[in-house]
Amino acid sequence: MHITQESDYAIRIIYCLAKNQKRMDARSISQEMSVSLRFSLKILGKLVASGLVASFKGNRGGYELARPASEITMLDVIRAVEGPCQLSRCLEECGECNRGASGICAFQQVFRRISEQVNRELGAVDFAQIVASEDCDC
Amino acid sequence: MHITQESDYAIRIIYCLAKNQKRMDARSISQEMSVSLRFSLKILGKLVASGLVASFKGNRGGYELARPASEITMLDVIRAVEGPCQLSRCLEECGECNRGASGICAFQQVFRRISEQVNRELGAVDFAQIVASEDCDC
DNA sequence: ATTAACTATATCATTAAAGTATAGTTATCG
DNA sequence: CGATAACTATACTTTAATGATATAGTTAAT
Repeated sequence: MHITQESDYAIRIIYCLAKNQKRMDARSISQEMSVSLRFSLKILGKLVASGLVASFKGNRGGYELARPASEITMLDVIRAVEGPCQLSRCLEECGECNRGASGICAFQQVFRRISEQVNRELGAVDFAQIVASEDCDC
Repeated sequence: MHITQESDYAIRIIYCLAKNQKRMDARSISQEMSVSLRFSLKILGKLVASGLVASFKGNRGGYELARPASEITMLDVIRAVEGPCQLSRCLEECGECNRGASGICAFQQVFRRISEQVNRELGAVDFAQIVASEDCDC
């Protein structure tokens, strides 16, 4: 039931870009987030591939958010790194489940409903919110 | 973001006991759930240790739910097998997080809130419900 | 042309999950 | 009371996922 370390780092990277609001190179990001440069690069690659982050090559290159922080959610980031966010692997495999006499698994609907709720929750938190909640030190 | 295979099996085991409403031995359970006997025994051990299932030794022994199915939730089972159900490992380690200049992690509160919601969801589904929802074939 | 950056892919190490095996204990029943 | 059908405890092995690193190559600004 955990998110992976990679997702955790990815969240911190997006947060970093959202907060600084400028193009940053991988080295600066990794230093600010206390994650090794190499591993940051790997994760940044996934974030670029999924369209959350834009990359710029060459001298003075680096990374920026591909869209406003208010339009990037926790869910977007976790999905970019881990793939679909579902409680049971059951749900990934086209809903086909070989268990159960009737051929239909009693838990699919339960798992699906809860997965949807989790997705809703994660989708409701965007990075503009998170940055803002930091600013007021309440 | 998945539950483990073990949790998945554990859920099926509890369901099996809830549905049949009688003492069952490990062999019958494992056959009915299509899980190897050995692995079932391992999981049953955890369920007994956590107090969800009662075991009876000796000839005519077996397993029963330790309390009514209506008082055993999805959350109970997952926790018995996987331990606390939290989005980030962050939350497990006494809330101490070595990242961030201020020493306080911006994401703790977000992770905590969402974890609590997930727990509420999982805690709201009990096995009497699940068995009942099977009976009506809607 | 040089250099500071990103890209892609491959490999390695570690940890967690999944599954198996063995030896031992307990309680019922004939 | 002894045989047997169960559970118990622990330890081991295998496999898969995660985490991390390395190398060689491409791009674009100056």
